[in-house]
Amino acid sequence: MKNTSYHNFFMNFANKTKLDIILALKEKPLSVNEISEKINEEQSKVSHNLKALKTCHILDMERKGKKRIYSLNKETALAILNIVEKHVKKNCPFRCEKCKKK
Amino acid sequence: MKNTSYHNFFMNFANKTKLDIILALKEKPLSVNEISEKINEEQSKVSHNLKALKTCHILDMERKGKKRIYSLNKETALAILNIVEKHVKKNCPFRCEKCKKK
DNA sequence: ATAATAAATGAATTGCTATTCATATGAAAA
DNA sequence: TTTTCATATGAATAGCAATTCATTTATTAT
Repeated sequence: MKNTSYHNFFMNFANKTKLDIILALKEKPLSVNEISEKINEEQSKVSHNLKALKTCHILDMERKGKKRIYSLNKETALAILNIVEKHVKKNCPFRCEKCKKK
Repeated sequence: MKNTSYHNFFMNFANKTKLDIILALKEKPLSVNEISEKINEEQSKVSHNLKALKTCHILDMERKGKKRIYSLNKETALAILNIVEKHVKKNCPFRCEKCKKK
């Protein structure tokens, strides 16, 4: 897969920082600094991760003065998250250790 | 995310070998060697990847003689794949280079 | 024009995931 | 009960992705 859109697409959900960003934007669009504060991560780290998310169209961006406001592509993101939640509820009722480890 | 079920869950779709396995099992259940031949990957590599997929309940396994038959959890896997296809069609109509690279 | 604020970028490095290779286990056939 | 077939497993390494840190770019206010 390496070098395909599938790989990049799923990496956006597999990485903690990226998923934190996605969850942070569920409620409403935010600027980079607002995201940074909300998820408690350094600005440049957030920016790098935003870029990947935006490249895959998981996020949209809109300039507003010197700020850049990022918003979630809910159609895709919420659909994906819903499936996982459903999957976990059905298949991992006890949150087994195996799942948590490796 | 590291150390959570979300991380592991999505890594199963982000990795080429694992996704190849998933796609190989869309049609029908297969033994390890059958998968190995179908996707043209070494047996131990396949086994390692099967383990991760099974741990996350993306696959089920059933013993049959000395063989082990793996089958796809279609409810989850197909749902996920459908969303991605839809997403790509809608957002990446030209399969832009950005998406393919990094 | 300059300073201040907001965010992006590049390069180096860290850290983790995936693969590889050798070996072990387990079931069935001879 | 030994061999063979099918698969799993462990440990070392290879190969990436993510983070960090310093710097740059862009916008607005003074």
